[in-house]
Amino acid sequence: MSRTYDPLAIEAKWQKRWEDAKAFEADLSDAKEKYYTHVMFPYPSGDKLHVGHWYNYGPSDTFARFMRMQGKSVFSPMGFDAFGLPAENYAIKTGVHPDISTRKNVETMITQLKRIGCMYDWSKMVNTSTPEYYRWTQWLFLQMFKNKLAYKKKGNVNFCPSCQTVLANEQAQEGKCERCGTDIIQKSLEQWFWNIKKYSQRLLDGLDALDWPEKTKLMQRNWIGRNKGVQIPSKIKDLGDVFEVFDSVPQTFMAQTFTVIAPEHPLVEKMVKGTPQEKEVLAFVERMKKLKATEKYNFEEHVEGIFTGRYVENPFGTGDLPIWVASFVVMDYGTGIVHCSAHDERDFAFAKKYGIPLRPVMFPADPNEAEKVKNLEYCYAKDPDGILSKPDAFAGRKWGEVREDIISHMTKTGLGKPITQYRLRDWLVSRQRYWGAPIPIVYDLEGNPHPVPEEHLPWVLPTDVEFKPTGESPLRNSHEFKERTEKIFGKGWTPECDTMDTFVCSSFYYLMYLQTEGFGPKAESRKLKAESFIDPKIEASWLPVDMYIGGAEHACMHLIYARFVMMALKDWGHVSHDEPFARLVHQGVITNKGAKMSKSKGNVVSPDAFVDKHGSDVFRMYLMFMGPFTDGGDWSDTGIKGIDRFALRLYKLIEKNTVEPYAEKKELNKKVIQDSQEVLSLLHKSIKKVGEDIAGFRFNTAISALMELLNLLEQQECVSMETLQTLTKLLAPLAPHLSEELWEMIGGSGMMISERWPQFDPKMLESSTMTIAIQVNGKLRGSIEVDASATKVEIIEASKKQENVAKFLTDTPILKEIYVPKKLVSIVIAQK
RNA sequence: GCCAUGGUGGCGGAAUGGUAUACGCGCGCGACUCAAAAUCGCGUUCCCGUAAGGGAUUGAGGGUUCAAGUCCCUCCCAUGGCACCA
Repeated sequence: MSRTYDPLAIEAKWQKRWEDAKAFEADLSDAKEKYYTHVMFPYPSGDKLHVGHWYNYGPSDTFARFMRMQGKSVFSPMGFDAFGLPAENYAIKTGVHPDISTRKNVETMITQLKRIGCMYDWSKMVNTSTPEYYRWTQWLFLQMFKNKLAYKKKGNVNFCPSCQTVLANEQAQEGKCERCGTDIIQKSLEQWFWNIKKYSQRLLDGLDALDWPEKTKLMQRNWIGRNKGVQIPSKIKDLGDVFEVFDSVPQTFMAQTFTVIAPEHPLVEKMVKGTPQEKEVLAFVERMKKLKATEKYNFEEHVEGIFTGRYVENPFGTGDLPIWVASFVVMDYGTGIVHCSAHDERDFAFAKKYGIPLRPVMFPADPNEAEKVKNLEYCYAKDPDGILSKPDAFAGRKWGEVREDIISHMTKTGLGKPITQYRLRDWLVSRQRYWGAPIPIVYDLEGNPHPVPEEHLPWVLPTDVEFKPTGESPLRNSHEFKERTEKIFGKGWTPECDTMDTFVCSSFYYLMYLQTEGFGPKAESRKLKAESFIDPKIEASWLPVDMYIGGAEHACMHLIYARFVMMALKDWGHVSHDEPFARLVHQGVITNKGAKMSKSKGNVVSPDAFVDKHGSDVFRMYLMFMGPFTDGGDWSDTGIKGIDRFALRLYKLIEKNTVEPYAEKKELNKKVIQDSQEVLSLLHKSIKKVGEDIAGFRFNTAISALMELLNLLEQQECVSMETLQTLTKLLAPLAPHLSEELWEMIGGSGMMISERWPQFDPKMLESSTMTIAIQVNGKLRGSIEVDASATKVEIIEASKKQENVAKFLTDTPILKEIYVPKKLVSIVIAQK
């Protein structure tokens, strides 16, 4: 039989029919059985889609289609994360305005995405770089400002002195500029922050109820980094200044003999002012600030410090503690000042280097063994006050329990009080970049910030700017922007010239899809839907996103920011849910010869040639068949032939049973064909397995189950119409175009897209006979076929008679007989 | 360094503590063909054996169990995340 399956014609045909029928548009007014599934939206690049896009979107669509066949009202939108560096860099290079290139890229990308055959509801599309969208990005900033979660302070940014530009963290790999390789310096600038730290505990608590990969939840937990300890009040001798010290290992507080302070701590300057060491200490501080920018930390080599000449006044009744400025102290964690003891590796190295006396309080007393302190065999030994006087007071107790005891002891005696610290830092949202949403803030003549009133939103991004980097925010050279500000607010008023991090745009986009008018490429022709941020009824019924799919690299960025924003929006009464994403799945990464695909490496694999040759369905299925969706893998096209054959064989099977010159058989089919017990049994097993596998994102095994079914059906003389229909339905989420075509060939009514997933009959899963494996002393010695109704005794007796088994049983007493229902018999005999 | 995940044929991979290597690729042999491609059939973990069968085998080594790829311990390797957080 000649090849008649023409994927390109079939796919074009069904894509048009789906579009004409508006088959993918969700009715948001009806949230009964709603299912909101979404893949993290892409950046609209001018390049062709690569294999990674297909690997992500194809399987995600298979899942969406499966949920639709489960009878859900599936909402599967798509949009574009269109602000950001690539468009700006492109503009710097070519002079083409990012708005023009972005809109063009969006159009190109939509065309390409449609070719995958995904059931996206394009009528609800968002593009974050359109004013209709970023109006709400700015609105969000104003809410943060109004609710005192947005504030300005000095912060460090990565700056490339050669490119004269601020770099994002991702562009600052290993301290070097991504583009020119120059060493990056830290520049201290006034920056806008959002107070995500305030939500640390809620972000932590919320994780428990989420159906997310444990790995991702753990990463967020570590990132938030909760640490319980004590806060110890301390006083600087002679100056009288009081400060707090955070200690999360108070078990060793009696051993503390010195104090270290971060170089950038404001108290340093005060402590040394007018003292003989002032000049030297301040010089050290300046050197440390620069050092930190480039040196990767290695405390054994780079631990450095200088004595301030000041002391902490006798905090534990064991004497004054000298205060040192030390390179390793983190300003942003705890209070930036730490009491040190022999029982910390780092403190120990520091003390040795500068000859600071140590006073170990653990067994053994040898400070060289001090790092073993966390081992349970060590216990608190000395206690000058007699409060904890028994040397074995903590013997046999867990380290954490000892800590609890010490904390309550310190609280009782007024030495300190319990406190919880978090490692999470506030979110730096300002960027000294052009292609982003302008921060809607203006400054009065004294330089005080004022919010741009909501009626002036969108606070439009000016177009009269020079893209060439000068080291300053590009908006600074826009006359229009300055004039606009003065015209509205008064002479001498100036606009904020920084734009917002693109992670702000994506922190709430899952809500924007629900704005029924959409923010598409032609959104400017639509009426601005500015009445409210979101329709509360729609938000209440459609959120949270039921299934969210995207890369694991966002675990501690986008996926934390979105949760934070959702919680804040809830607190302000704009939404009714705490969490945006109920279930989360990460796709794996496709590499090329072990390396991540990237344009700069020139190793990006284009799917075009494969799609042109085999069609979208085959290419989608091939990517799914490669291995588990969450694993990714190294790219290779060696197996695509197998899927190509699979698709062709499916087509031929249907053809054989339906199309001329087999009309006779078709007639026959309608009336008489009765599938064998074997066929029906496997069919029902397949319904169960394929369904469960797709629901669990195990597309590879779903496909292999279908292949097994096909292998059996091919061996049959004829197959009943009902079975062929079921087979076609099982294929539908995996190969949507082909299944529509097959459905039509079979004479199915309507489109496959409207069909429901078939039901399996549990009774059909059982077969009339079963194969029982027989083991003797754990080794497989044979197997028998028995009737499904056979009893345990019958099966064991039959097993013993099996030829190959029997020969092991002669002359040897049987010690034990085990029967595992429907599976095996295990006979234990005496060893020779 | 710390935390997490993983290591199965020539390759991608499959296996609720119960017949390891499903499914596919590749390879070998055969059919069709003047021939090739495509397609179809058979075989394919390794070793011994014509076969029946036997032995070995899931990174290495131990343990629990009638039974371990799966559970426990030690180690090796790979990947991902964090890394001056007191």
